[in-house]
Amino acid sequence: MAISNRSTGEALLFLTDEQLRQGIEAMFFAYRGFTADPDRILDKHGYGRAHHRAIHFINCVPGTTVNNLLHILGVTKQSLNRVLRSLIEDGLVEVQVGQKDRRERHLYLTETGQSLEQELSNAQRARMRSAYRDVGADAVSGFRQVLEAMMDPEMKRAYWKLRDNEGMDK
Amino acid sequence: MAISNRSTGEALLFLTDEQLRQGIEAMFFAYRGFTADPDRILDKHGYGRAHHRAIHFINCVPGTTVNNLLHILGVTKQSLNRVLRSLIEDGLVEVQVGQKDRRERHLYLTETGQSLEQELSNAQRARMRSAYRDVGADAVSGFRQVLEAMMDPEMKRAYWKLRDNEGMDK
DNA sequence: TTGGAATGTCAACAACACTGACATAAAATG
DNA sequence: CATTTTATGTCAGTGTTGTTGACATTCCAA
Repeated sequence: MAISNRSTGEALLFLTDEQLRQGIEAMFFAYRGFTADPDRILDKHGYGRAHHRAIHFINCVPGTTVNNLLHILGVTKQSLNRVLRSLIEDGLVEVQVGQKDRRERHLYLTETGQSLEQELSNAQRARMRSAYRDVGADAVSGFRQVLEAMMDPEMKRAYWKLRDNEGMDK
Repeated sequence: MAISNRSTGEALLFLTDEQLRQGIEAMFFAYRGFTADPDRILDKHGYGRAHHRAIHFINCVPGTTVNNLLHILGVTKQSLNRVLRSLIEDGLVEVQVGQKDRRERHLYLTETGQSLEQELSNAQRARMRSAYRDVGADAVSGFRQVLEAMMDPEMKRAYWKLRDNEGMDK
């Protein structure tokens, strides 16, 4: 291939340690912004980020099992269980014992749960929308490409699986 | 408003709720990948993410004060102090009383501290470099733009301040 | 039917964030 | 010089979220 010497000298400047360090710091600060709005809302209701994640993915895949959720969230079942218990007690999540396999618990948001989910995702989407609008479609495309390339292969599969699910619903 | 139908119908397709939701999930999964490698290394040494953040920014701004670090990291002094104490006890961070203002404590990484910082940032940069290389310079530019647009204004200032610091050193 | 695998629950513990109260030291201000 | 403000550190208590370990339930297959 006729890649010139200029490639390493100039075209790949975005791969310098300094550029990478800036990317790392950008991720750190941006993630703080990313979670700031939901955190405030959750705090009002006495919940934390763990509750948000559970609510988000139960809303995204209604009827998902505890085990499925476990793999998506990447925590232990005991950790998830504590969160689920409080959400169930508070009437935000409904449990249905599996019909085919009665070991499984299928999870659904109640109306109250859906209402909180809306409140949370509206806030988070508002910030995301504002950022997207500021930078334009091309930058957004690059953003998504880099994020996907940064995921662990396993997480990438989970991510695509969720995208496919939603695709079918629509 | 004279926004044409095409704007809402086609050109702004990347601003749909579904696109935004995918962006939100991409952030979630990508951040997991982003922290996975350092987390493994930290665990070996008996440290957590809080230690990593402190080490990172002390390395980035050597001689920074406790108060300065507090604002960058966005935690309470009690929380930071716990982390700093263990890093100092273990000989990774050195403290110098300020010459001009002797209330201030200036923080530096020792050789041991720099060594761990290298280990951590090498791992994190490796993943970032791999992702960057996969997608190319244009996508990286978009990635950085979106992240910056997502930050809180205060965090954006901190981010730029750090970039300027580094710019002077080089 | 019995033993193993899958699934979910309860209890206890550790890390790390928070608040609040207080102490010390030094700088700044009157 | 007395007072206030600033920077830092510490102690105690609390909450969220992660972990392990132990155990119950259910399903399936030998």
